[in-house]
Amino acid sequence: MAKQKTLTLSINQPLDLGLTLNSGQAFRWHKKDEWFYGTISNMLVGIKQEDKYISILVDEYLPPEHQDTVKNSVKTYLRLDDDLESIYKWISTDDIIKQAIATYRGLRILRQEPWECLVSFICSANSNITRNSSVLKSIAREYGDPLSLGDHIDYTFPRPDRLASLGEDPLRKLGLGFRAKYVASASLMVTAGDLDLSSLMEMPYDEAKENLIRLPGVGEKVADCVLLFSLDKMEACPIDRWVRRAFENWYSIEENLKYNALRTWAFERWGTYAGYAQQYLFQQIRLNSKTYSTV
DNA sequence: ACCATACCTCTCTC
DNA sequence: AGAGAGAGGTATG
Repeated sequence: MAKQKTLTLSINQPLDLGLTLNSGQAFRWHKKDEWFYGTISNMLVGIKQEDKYISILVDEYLPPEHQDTVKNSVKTYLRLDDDLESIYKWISTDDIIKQAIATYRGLRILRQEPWECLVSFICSANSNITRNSSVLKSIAREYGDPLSLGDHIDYTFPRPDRLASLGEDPLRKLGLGFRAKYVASASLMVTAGDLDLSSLMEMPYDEAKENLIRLPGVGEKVADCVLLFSLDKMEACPIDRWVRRAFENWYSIEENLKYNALRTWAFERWGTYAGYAQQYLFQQIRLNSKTYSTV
């Protein structure tokens, strides 16, 4: 078993690592003995939150000159460049959201790798977090490249051309159901260059979204997830059943409004940080209803 | 342009 | 225990 060493990354930002990695943004993190294991920039790392810093577990033989690269990758992934206190002030428009912020302080939006993020949310359609998590782990286990860290094994997420070469059936066997054909076909389009994911980061929100929606299995909601969780579009505000319910129950928003009416409402209220507001409300209403059902 | 319905099948619940 | 409902939506008619 290969040895490991620990890097230290100091933080001066609110952070609740466990909450952030389990908030339904990313689906492949695995917790073991206080460490969260997963891949960042195609590298397997362990991450653990200490008091004022983050410990990062890496291979013992990681060259010293790469240590800063790893730290920066983690920093980028956790969006430690976001000034959360300012964002809190910005979105604290009412008592509802103030309470959500107080309860889930340190919940951050992630900056994920766009391709995996895209597939993750195509697969999330009419599914649930538990199931989606198992589907994405299966895709990586079957078709990604193995990585090891100590006695830990994980996998890179397969690139578009790899998934494109599979076709629909192998994906169905992994439990994707009707989403298999969307992933297969989106993979083909990305491989063919019909959509250049890396170019979306520089486009304005609307333009990037139009481009994403051209892919099969990508509608308004999935596009907004990809824009928010991987493409730096913090005004993207994915509205799923939960967030819709939160708007209706807590903000007296009329029922059955169309997606874009809700999104416009959210943007008028929270502006360029609507995505952050959405994440806190999502967390609040999802965990609230969980407690109700178990009582 | 809108609106209802089907879609795979896994998970959780009663 | 085993069936039944519901699941972070999208495509289609």
